[in-house]
Amino acid sequence: MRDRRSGYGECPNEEGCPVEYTLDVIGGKWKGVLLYHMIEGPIRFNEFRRICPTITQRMLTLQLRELEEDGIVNREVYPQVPPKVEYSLSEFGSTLVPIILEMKTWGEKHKKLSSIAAR
Amino acid sequence: MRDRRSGYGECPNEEGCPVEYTLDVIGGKWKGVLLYHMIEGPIRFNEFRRICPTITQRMLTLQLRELEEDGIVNREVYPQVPPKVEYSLSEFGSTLVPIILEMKTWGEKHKKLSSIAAR
DNA sequence: TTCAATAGTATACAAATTGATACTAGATCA
DNA sequence: TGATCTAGTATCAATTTGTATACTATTGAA
Repeated sequence: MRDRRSGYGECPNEEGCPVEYTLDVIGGKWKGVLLYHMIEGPIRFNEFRRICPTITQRMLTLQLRELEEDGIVNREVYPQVPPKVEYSLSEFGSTLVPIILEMKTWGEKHKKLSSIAAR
Repeated sequence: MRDRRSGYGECPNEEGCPVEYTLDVIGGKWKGVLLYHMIEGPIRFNEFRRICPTITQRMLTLQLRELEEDGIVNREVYPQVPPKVEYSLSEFGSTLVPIILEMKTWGEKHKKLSSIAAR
C-alpha cells in the first residue's frame, strides 16, 4: 500500500480510516524501529546497522528512503571521506513520537512479562 | 517475523528492542486497523469486510487467527445458521488500546491536512 | 602498499506475505 | 426450486521482504 494514489487515497467508501492512513506511513516492516532510534537525535547509517543487526543494508536503505520521501526523516550528507550521513526526525516526523513511545512502553512492559512466563 | 522462536526471541545481542517486540505482535498489515474497529465492542467477520472493503477474506482470516493465537482477541462462535462469529479484544488486547488511539489521533489530524494540501 | 572504514548501489535469488478467485454448508426467503 | 446469507477454505499468482555477494570512492593508518 505504498502508492497512495492506488491504495488508500482512491477508496471512496467513507472518509477513510485514520488508523489505516497512519499505517500507510509507518507500517513498513522496520519503520517503527528506525523512528524509535531517531528519537534521541541524529543517527548514522552504520549505527542503525549496529543497533539492529538483523536488518540488512538493502532493507535499511529502502525503509529510510521511504521515510525520507514521506517527509518524516531528514537526510544530511557531510562531504567527508569516509562518508558521513545522518538521519534525523523532521518536524513532521516528530509528530509521530507519541505513537512510537506508546509502542516502547508497551513493549517494555510485556517483553518483561513474557520472559518471566517463559521460565 | 511471526515465529518468535526464530525471529526476535533468539537474537541475544542486547536485551531486545521494545518497539521491535511490539511490532512483532501488532505489525501485521491489517492488525492495527482490526484492533481499532474492535475498540467499540465485539464485531462480526462480515462487519469487518464491510468496514474495510479492501481487505480480502483470506487476509482477514489470517490476521484474526494470529491475533487470537497471541491472546489479543477473543473469538466467540454462536452455533447458528447462518453462522455468527464475534471478535473482541481480550483483556490483554485492551492494553494495546493506547497505541491504537495514538494512531487514530495522528491519522485524523494528518489525513485532514493532506487532503487540504492536495487541492 | 595494502587494509579498514563509510554509505551506499547492483544483481540475483529465496522466502514470506499478500491478493484474486472460486468454492463450501445449511437454513431461510421468494 | 433457486437465490441469499454467513464464515470461512483452497488454490494459485503477484508482490514484498530478506539473503548473499560483489562493487564503488577516498582517506588514513599499519
